[in-house]
Amino acid sequence: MNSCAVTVDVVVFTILERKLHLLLIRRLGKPFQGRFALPGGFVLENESVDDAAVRELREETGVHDVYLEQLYTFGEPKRDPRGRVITVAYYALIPPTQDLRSTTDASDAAWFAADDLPSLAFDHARIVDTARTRLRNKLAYTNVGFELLPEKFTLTELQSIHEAILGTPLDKRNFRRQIQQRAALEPLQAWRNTGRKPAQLFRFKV
Amino acid sequence: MNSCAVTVDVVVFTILERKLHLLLIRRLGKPFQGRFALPGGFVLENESVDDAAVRELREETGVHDVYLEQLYTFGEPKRDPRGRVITVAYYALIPPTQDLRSTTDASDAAWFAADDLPSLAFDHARIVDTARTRLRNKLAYTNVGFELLPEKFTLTELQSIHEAILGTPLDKRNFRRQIQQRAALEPLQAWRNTGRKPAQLFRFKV
DNA sequence: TCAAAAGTGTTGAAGATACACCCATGG
DNA sequence: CCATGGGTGTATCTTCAACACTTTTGA
Repeated sequence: MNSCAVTVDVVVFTILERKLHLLLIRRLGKPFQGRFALPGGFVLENESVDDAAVRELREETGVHDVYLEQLYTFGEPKRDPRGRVITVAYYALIPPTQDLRSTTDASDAAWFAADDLPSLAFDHARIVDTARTRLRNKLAYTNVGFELLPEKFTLTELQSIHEAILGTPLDKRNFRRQIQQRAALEPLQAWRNTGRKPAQLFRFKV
Repeated sequence: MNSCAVTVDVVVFTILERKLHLLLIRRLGKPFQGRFALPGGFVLENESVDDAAVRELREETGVHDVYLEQLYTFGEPKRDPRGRVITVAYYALIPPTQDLRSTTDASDAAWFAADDLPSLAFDHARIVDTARTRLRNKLAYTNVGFELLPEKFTLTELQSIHEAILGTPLDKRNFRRQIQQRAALEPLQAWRNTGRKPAQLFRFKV
């Protein structure tokens, strides 16, 4: 029976300073030693591929309990110089609150602005491109943007997430009308005051 | 280095008698001996996963040079009773002209109406569901329907493909207006006469 | 009182939907 | 001449896009 190594790699998105960021780790071992790469690792014998993605994410970065979706499987024979490795790529969306953690097999887990990435190991640049495209498309017909926000948020924060992902400015009034039509937002009797006029907080209704 | 068997499976769609059909093969060996399954097989050492899908499709069914797109990767540990097998699923769209072929490791390749499938081996029923959903969604924003037609076709044929995939009847005038807006159809000076009033043939403009 | 972000409606254009009759052909 | 599928236009509704001013607060 023919056999290959199978890995998972996860593109972890968040929003920092109103810009789309993603999580990279610096490789300690060869190949691509010292280069940045997506968190990921080998699928174990008795776990599903989905479970492997959850586990690797937690082990390498400390991120857990987040939105995680399978992206695409990359299976070019030469994509890993060590030999035949097929990777199942995922992407995750996390609110800007979770703490990162470094472990022995992956140090320097850090956020990078999606528009200003360093050179990546393996074919990870291509995986990131695929993930960004998927995220952009998904935003148009789902409420996936909420996964990038804390439980309570202002409409301006929500809008700036959409703008960060789409890369274009949106009209404030049109955005508010549309998002409230499709997303069932619950206005809270709470306001965030960040210096200027306080902004009302909302919650995503279940 | 950890290691799993990796297969590809392909959901091959076509339209027969104005209904969505897909291609199944009867399994000769164990497990699920005698049951129907999707065409597929193991990924070889020196081919990409995409190439494996193309090769298996050709080997098992004779189908070649068709629209083929990666669908999803299924990696539950127990999905194959023989052991750990991860499968990368694809779907293909073929015009109703290609001849089928049977080989030694897969006999009885045959078309089944998508709404009237036999019980399938492994988790292939789930893969088929995933493929049908993807195809339905994709129809809304791409011209993927053309892949199911021969080079020259009538607008009624094109409409009936959309109806077969979506499962709902469409308005003839609205359909024609919309499809000609987004698809760049070239009307040909040729008509198909199937008994009644001849219908004009069209071609998908490159 | 000024700077900064919050909040709020209307209008026009484009796209989607609903709907019915005449035409050309083969039998 | 009749049965069958081919072919065509309009009116309405819904959705999307463009656009500017007032309000509240902290400094």
